[in-house]
Amino acid sequence: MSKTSKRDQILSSALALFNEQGFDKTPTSAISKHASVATGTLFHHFKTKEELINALYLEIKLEIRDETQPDSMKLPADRVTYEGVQQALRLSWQSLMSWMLDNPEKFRFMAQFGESAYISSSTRETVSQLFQAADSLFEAAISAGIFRALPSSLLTSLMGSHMFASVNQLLQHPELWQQDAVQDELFASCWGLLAR
Amino acid sequence: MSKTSKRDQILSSALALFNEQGFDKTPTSAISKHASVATGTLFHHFKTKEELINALYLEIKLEIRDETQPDSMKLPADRVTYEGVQQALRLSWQSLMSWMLDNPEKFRFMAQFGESAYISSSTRETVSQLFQAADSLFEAAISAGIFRALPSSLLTSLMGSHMFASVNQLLQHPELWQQDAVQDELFASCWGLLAR
DNA sequence: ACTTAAATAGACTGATCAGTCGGTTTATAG
DNA sequence: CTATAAACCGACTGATCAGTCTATTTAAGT
Repeated sequence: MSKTSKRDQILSSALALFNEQGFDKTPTSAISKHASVATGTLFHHFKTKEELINALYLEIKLEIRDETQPDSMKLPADRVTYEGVQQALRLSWQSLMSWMLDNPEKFRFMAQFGESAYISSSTRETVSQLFQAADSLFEAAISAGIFRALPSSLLTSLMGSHMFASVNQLLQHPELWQQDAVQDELFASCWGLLAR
Repeated sequence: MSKTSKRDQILSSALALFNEQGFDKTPTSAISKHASVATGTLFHHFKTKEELINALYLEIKLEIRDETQPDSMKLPADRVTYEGVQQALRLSWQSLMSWMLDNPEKFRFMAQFGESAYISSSTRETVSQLFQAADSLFEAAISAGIFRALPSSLLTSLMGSHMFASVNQLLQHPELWQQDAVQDELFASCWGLLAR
């Protein structure tokens, strides 16, 4: 009686193997073997290999949502001030950064496959609805003249890239994140990219 | 007598097809067909499919170097001032941004495969030597207290991601780049991420 | 206890594809 | 003109792999 279901074993093996060797270099046979499961079982739970990677992607996104509470970025109109936005953003930034640093395998998976063609557009749509609060905050901050006069989708993407690149570097030098000064300077860099 | 050599036809077909379908979904047979060349010819010029993608990667990096003159970022010590660095960086930024926007296919290829495992570490080494001037400028600007007190490799990577994300968005809204105000604001965003 | 459906197993297949091989053409040079 | 090598050709092969199929076990409901 394994505590984890076969389905979960498969997902977790896929996460490990996709990270090590990439999607195309990982045969389904290797996944089922690593998960101590038969080929047929894998295809019973996931109709195709692509469905498997989409399920994994969605599962991780849901976990991120649950553990980082993106809805905490919702600000009442009277708190849309320089300091108010900065504070809200700093908290979300911190919790997302921490999650990524604490879950390097999942982070790397998202980095590797987040933009890949294997993720279907329907999966993408589902996911984007989970993180709408950030968009609203950005729109408000731009209107209020707090953020630079650029399209909100552009600013969102700039912040995302900034965090992504930061984590990538920090994973190679984990001691840096322990220094408060580094965290402050890194967030200041992120903020400097957004704010006027 | 084709003006372009078969080798070049192959590289250019590979660029197009890798962009459209990705490396693994592009059979060598498709490349040779698209290039109007026999299988044997492809493998005469490139021992393996991986060697082909590495050659393409290197070729594009060389083209970037030749057209954007990264050595123009070398600054004499007495020009390492806030304005001096800002000006040098702005010029390099502008020429790299323009090149990427003018060469979307090559840009997307570099984006898709720049970090991929298909590019060998020896190829990476060769390439990194071509763009050392930027590193030196960053080191100097950090020492001078112009840039934030963070590792230069981190700042370099943050700037790279910023440009990458910017181009990605601009390719979807090409009219934006025509506005001087947008260019100014975008560079200001990039500068704001680096400078104290 | 009996029935039905879901989960699991793993041998097998049909396609696909990177790379080979033996042969032909074209360029180079002596 | 001849010799030699490089470029080119495309049919073929050996492996690999996603997904199927049939059979067996487990779980759930009545």
